[in-house]
Amino acid sequence: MKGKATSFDIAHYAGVSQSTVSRALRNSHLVNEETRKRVFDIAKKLNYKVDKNASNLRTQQSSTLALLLFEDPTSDESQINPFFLAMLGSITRACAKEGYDLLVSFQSASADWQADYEDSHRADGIILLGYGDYIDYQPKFSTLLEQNTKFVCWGATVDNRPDLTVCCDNYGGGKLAAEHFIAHSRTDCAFIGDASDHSPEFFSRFQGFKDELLANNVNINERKMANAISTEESGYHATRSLIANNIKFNALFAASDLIAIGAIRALKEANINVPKDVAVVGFDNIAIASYVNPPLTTIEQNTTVAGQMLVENLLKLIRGEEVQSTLLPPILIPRKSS
Amino acid sequence: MKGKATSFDIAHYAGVSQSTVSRALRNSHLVNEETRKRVFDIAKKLNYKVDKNASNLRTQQSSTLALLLFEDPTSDESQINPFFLAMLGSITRACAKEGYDLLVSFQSASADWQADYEDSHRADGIILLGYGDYIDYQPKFSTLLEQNTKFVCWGATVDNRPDLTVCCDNYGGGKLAAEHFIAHSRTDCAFIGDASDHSPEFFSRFQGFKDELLANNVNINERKMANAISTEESGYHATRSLIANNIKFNALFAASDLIAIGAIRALKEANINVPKDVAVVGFDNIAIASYVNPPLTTIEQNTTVAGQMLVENLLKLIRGEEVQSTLLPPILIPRKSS
DNA sequence: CTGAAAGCGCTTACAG
DNA sequence: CTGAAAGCGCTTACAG
Repeated sequence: MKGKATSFDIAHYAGVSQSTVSRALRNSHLVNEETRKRVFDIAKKLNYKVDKNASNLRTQQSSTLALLLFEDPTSDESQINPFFLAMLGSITRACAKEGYDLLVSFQSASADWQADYEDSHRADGIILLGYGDYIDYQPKFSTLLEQNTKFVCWGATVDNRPDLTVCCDNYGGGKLAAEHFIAHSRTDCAFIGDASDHSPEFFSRFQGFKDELLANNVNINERKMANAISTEESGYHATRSLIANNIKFNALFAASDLIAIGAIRALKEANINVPKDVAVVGFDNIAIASYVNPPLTTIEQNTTVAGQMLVENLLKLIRGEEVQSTLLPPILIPRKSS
Repeated sequence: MKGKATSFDIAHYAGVSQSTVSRALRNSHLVNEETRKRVFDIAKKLNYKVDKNASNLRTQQSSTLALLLFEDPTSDESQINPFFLAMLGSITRACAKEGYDLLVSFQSASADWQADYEDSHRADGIILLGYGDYIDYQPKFSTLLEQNTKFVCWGATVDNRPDLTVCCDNYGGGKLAAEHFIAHSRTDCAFIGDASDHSPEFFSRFQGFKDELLANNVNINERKMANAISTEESGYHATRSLIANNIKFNALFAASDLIAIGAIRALKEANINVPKDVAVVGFDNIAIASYVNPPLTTIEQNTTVAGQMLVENLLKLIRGEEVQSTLLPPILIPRKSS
């Protein structure tokens, strides 16, 4: 036999029609048990596999999900944020468990997201994961919605569609950080990260942090806040600028672990001891966090559960089922940096 | 218009035949420039995208590569080796650059690798990446070869087919580690990692290490070697067992960074100072390496180049071009652990 | 340069 | 329970 076996080859050897082969292979109950067995045996012998291009074309679906990882254009090309890499791992597993393939694509935030995937029948739905400026994404979400594309999104809220978002309870996570500082009597707090609507996740973390401090009669001074995107470099420079401006604080909440790690580097350089002089808390619990010096106290986002929820919710959307907005509970992981 | 636009829709609006639309969209030179333009304009207006299932079915190819990440069954389900995660990132980028999609799959080492991909016309070729027992893989490589599946493999050599492998010059990397120790007069060396043909990469690293030591009249005592797979846990336990057996050494070469990080934990616990009492060198240069305490000296494998080479070589194989065996040069990254 | 037609390998309504 | 047939949306040899 040349090339791959087709259902016609099996039909030939089994002495039945190709339709029956197709039915048998799909375990249709319309097929005699004995026939089914014969077909399966021959399929196995011929190392037959259904041609997905053909079956997808026929059924107009794909059993494939697409993951679009869009990146902050300012971040270093060669380094992917480890948090998203971990998410990618868990999403891959979750897809496999559900019998779906995963098409992975890295996009610059500016590109035409859905173009290459859903529209070309390559994927039944899209998972969006990114760390750019969320304001840029809103018009794209609108396009996706208009075109009735099935998608779920990590972190970013989509207008009036809370069901399309899976994210960590960032507000609650921020509160955890504040509680932790208060429990350790560190009330002179700094915050590093972009607390604006360009980074709604960071903003929520900050809000929770601030509100919990306020509930304990502690104010956070605006001068003790510095902007940073989620990179080590950015956290380093933001912290340096605070130090250079002679801003004092004894506790620092960073909007992400990468920022926190950069902050610790800047603090060390300025001979400020962590945690003695400044207690540092990050967010994410990336793998690196437990290995830095000192090990980083952080707010964990469970990437395993997050990936599963993204996949589960997307599959529900695809099947037309109802989906709830999904908030994952964060957990404080105390380590030596605080 | 309901549903997606097809080439027939465009043909209708453009007042040409569907064949011409197809030709125009594929930039066939057999199409009048004006016609081509008209077709493109209408395609854009209708938000038309070629149905890949249909075109793949017709052309019997897929413009898709599959990445099979097969895992050591003993490793923790929830944690993917960061080195492979980094590779995944660079492979994804390299595919995008070449206009190929990437289908990602995690496989247990026991599964039927090629089954779901090449056979079902989903991918034109496979990239194999893994960290299990290489002996288990040889029969699978044979199957893949028999079926004339196009594939490339990271690290593992395939019988008589050096062109199918891309890997780091592990032997040379091992030599670098030995040179480094010798330059610092650390000649009482230990090695941690599975130096057997089950892990040919680790074995090569060890061989290079040993040979370079020998070239400097330094022997490595077999008692100063301990087995470990590439996890922090495993490195930790292997090092503990050396310490428990009262084995002395002032330099430790770990077959991977994860092992090295576990080793450092064990050394610290035993109040053995790194690097004062024991200098430690790892392998990989994963992101964590520069953040651990002390920062880890390591042999870098350039994952960006590695991913590119895997993709490039695979595409050459698919196009039937000649491929050379590819050895990537390792680089010593000196840090404070040695 | 263009069009009519075949065919890639399936799934499934229709008829029995 | 089974078969003959249509059709998913393309690409491309063939004929003009």
